[in-house]
Amino acid sequence: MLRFTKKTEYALLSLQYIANKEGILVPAKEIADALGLSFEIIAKVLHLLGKNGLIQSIQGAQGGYLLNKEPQKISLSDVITAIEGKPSQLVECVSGDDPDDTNCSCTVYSNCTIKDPMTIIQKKMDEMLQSISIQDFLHTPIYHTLSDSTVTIDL
Amino acid sequence: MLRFTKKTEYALLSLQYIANKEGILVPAKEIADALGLSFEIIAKVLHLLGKNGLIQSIQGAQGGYLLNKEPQKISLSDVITAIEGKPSQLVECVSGDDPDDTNCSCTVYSNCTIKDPMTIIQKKMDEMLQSISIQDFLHTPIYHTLSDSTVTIDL
DNA sequence: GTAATATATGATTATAAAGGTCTTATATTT
DNA sequence: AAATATAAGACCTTTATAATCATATATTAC
Repeated sequence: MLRFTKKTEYALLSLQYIANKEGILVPAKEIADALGLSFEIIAKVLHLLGKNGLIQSIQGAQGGYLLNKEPQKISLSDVITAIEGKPSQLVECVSGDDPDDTNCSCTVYSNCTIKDPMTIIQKKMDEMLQSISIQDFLHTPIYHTLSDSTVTIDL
Repeated sequence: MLRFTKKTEYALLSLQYIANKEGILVPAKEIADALGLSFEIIAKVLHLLGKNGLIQSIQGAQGGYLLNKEPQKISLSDVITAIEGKPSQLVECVSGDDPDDTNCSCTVYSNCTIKDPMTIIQKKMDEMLQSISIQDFLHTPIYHTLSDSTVTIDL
């Protein structure tokens, strides 16, 4: 509950990795190896990011991925929406596409009694997620070491 | 993902209901009926809230629950911690009790490269959850009608 | 043109979390 | 003692998450 999914975590790690390569094409396998994760799962995450315009994919030999926008223009909210297929929703009835509160917890009354405060909380949450960008994930001390290292990983 | 659990929703609805009764003892059954939910699930939620000091339980005939603190002193963060058994955690490695990043997504490097930014995001999140209280769930237009109604519900 | 490299995508499976019910025990009042 | 109410754990079902497997498609290099 109130937890990022692993896919979102992998997306952030991947975007951080790609961003630190600054324009160099990065293949999915390189990212997977660098993070110690399976190629398949990283490929799937990258595909979703590409499909939603956050990164650009170049197919074929010597292909790979690169950022499609500047790091500060890719928000955490963008990443979540790309990976999950829809924006974050703290409760069902806040979606907006549920005018009759059909999905509300309270099933007796026609109107949900926590919808209004929930909408406010959701808005605060959205603002926070939009205020954070991939830029905020760069230049952490440890990462500089990593981005200077070669693709070869010692296991 | 990034969603409140149903139990948390039920807890907020219950606390809102109890708060609006202002000091009158409210049995679990009344709340369950009012919300159209099963007695068992509401009883379980109320028990957790009581165990964690957010509400007070009076056993026996004519017993029930009442708030243990003023509505503005019960934060959303308190409710989540009471229901889930621990505070909200966006990612595993932010918990603090994982110094070696054992639970991090990135399994190769000894230190997680997104731990620092994640810790900042977690902190922002915590601040938000602490800034919201049960008071913010009171006095919504629809609720006034409900709190004046009797326990008898027409189904 | 063919082989190699790389992404694209759906199907499948396993595991974990969430949600809910059932049952029994305990406490208090009338 | 009966009625009312909470306390608490065991159990089951459903849903979401996580990961793998398999195959198709695209592009480059030779």
